[in-house]
Amino acid sequence: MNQKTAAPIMPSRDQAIGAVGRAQPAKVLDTVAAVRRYHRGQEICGQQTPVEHWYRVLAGVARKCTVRADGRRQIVDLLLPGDCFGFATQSRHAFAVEAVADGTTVACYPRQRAENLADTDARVAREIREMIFDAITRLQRQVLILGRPTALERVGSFLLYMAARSAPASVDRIDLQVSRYDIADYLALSSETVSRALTDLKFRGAIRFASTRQLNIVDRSVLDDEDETAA
Amino acid sequence: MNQKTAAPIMPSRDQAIGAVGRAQPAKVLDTVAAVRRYHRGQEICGQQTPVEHWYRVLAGVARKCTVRADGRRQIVDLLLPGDCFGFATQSRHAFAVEAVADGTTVACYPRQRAENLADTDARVAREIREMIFDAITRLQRQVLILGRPTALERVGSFLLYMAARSAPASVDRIDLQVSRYDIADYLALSSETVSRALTDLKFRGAIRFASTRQLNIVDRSVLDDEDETAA
DNA sequence: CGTAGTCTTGAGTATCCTCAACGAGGGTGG
DNA sequence: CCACCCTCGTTGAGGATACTCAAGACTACG
Repeated sequence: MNQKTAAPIMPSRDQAIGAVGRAQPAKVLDTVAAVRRYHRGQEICGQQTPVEHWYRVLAGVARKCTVRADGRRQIVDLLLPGDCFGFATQSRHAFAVEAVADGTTVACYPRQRAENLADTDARVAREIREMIFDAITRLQRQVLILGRPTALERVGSFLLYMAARSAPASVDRIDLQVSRYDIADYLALSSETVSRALTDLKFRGAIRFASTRQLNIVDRSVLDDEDETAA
Repeated sequence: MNQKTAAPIMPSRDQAIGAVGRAQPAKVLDTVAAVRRYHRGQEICGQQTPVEHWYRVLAGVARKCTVRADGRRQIVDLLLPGDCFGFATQSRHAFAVEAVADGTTVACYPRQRAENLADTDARVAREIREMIFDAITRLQRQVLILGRPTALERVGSFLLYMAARSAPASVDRIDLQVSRYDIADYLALSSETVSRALTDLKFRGAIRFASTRQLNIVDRSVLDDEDETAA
């Protein structure tokens, strides 16, 4: 259940990390990284466990989430290649992180060694700051999405967000990779409402489905500003 | 309208910064800080302006917010004494920050100088990391609050959040300092709904009002687990 | 080919938003 | 000192939206 494929990295660059295209690689920091591979649903770091590592997604998708008292799950961050997580002032993780896609690969930086490295190498410290800034940007974006009043707007801005994050080149092609349930828990909606919003957007000509989780954006203006419907 | 009371800080500690009780002071960094004072509603840093400074709230309250195309405002962070803001990878601020309370005081760190200081002094780098970690923690908390399905739960968890943030000692006394409109824009609700939720919580015996914006928590269990109402 | 997980669609109910009116304070100026 | 105005806060009524419960279709995989 919990067998993780741990592979320590040589000081020389590892091709797994070098293979990450869109992410700005944390070059110096990678000398202390270990790469691990997870299968779908596997826990990468558990809630309430000690903060001993910082992480960076190399491939696949992961979700940072928590389960409320009423059994509802809230996803607090959707982690794509290049995204870092595991930062906290507290001694224990406030959230669990789980692999969403099968074969999700994560670089794992021992916190103490990373901090020490940052103390001696200013470049590392800057790299770490950049990583955290990005995490803030993602969270702020999520707050904006959650702040949308209607389900249609939430789903629409989520799609635009995913489009912006997926590939810089073909920005209109989205490979969601996550289930409707995950989207629902990210957007704080029920999965039925997510499904309805997506079919609604399809009939409005905003999106076109290649498969259940792959779609193309046809008309961005519909996704962008749902308030125009009132006009 | 825009006259800011700028006061450069001497290398020796400034009493304004030393006076901050609950915040862990960024000691070394304060040597390059300037303290500014703002009145209610005044803009501390504008949206789309270049990122030239990092900031820390010394006294008062500020809100980080944006205005959507439809005219709605979304508050992305509520900044209390000790909170830092202004971090971004982008060159321009994605959000505006405005003073909520009159006389809100902010320490202002020139970004370039702060970065340079961080490069030469590892303690500064750590201080900065801590500041950003705290910002992440606040944002994650906000996502959790926004993820609550009902208005009653959102307002309830918001009150608990504010209680936890206000004073470590008397955790049951809350001085909101912000208007119902601000709460509404923070929680992505209408101000009417916020008002209704508060009176509802009052009649349920969860809170008691000393004045419009000052209240005491009487029964925490009502605030944190609204799902019990179903039982 | 069956099974489990995922996705969609439907019907009814609860919740929230909008529009509206009114009350309460806090300034300001006469 | 009082009247006035303005912002803020509360409460009500009606309509729109999302949730819950439910059932059925599709997909992947053993």
